[in-house]
Amino acid sequence: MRIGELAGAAGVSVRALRYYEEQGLLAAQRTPRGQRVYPPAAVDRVQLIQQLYAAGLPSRTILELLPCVDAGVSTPESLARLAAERDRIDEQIAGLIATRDRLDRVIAIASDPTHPCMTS
Amino acid sequence: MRIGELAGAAGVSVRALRYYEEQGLLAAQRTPRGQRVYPPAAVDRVQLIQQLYAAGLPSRTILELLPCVDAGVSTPESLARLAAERDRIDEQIAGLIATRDRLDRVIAIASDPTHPCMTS
DNA sequence: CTAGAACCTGACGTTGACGTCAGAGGCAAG
DNA sequence: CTTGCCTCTGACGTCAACGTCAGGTTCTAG
Repeated sequence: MRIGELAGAAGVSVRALRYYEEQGLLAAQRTPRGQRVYPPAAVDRVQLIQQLYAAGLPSRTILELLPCVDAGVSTPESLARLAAERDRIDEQIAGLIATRDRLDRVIAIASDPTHPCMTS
Repeated sequence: MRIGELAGAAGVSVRALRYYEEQGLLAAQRTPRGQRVYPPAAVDRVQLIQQLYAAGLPSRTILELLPCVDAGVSTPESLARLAAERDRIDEQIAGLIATRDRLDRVIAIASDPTHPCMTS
């Protein structure tokens, strides 16, 4: 598939795909005239990249962990790195749950009809 | 307390505190000579701001929700906004859990001594 | 064969939450 | 009184993940 199709299928921009290639995250075959060609599996890979970005990992870290996550190739170092990132995500989850619960309590109090501070 | 003390107590930089004031998130009294003075409660407020930043909220949104979360002052609009952000955080948590579980599976497979792809 | 869509490289623009530097003033200690 | 640390304003720097534009090439439908 070509870059526009991949972008549509994976839900990202064409520019983002070229950026991923620039960062070494996503390789592409080329036609004799220089246009990028991707295998169908690239869709999953792009979505994985997006998922890791969403978890707050920078390109460099994703680059280090992708062979590990994607192909199952692992060294002791990459495994440790993987575990460290997992723990970081865990802390992030815990923080978000605390924030959500705090917002929930605020909502509960503010939704209480007997609440004294309604502006309306 | 002065700005340096608050920064130390809340675990942020002096620059960050001035930035929060610039964004309208954190008011400060001033000495006759113009130096900022904060009440002890500012520590909690700064940590709340940090928590909301960590949840991915931009300054503008925090500004809209702070009176609500901090003082319990709520309008129907801010309440809806609050609920929307709560739901966004919920989705964010779900995504992070999926990512963490994916990493967990990779770690489990790669840690398996019978795994075929260990480089070492 | 030709128009228009899709693609290419290269390069500069954007945004948010600060970092950092310059230059000047304030403040307790010795 | 001066040394040294803290503070002030103002302004430019940073970094990451792209957006966007320019100027040119390639592919495809009619």
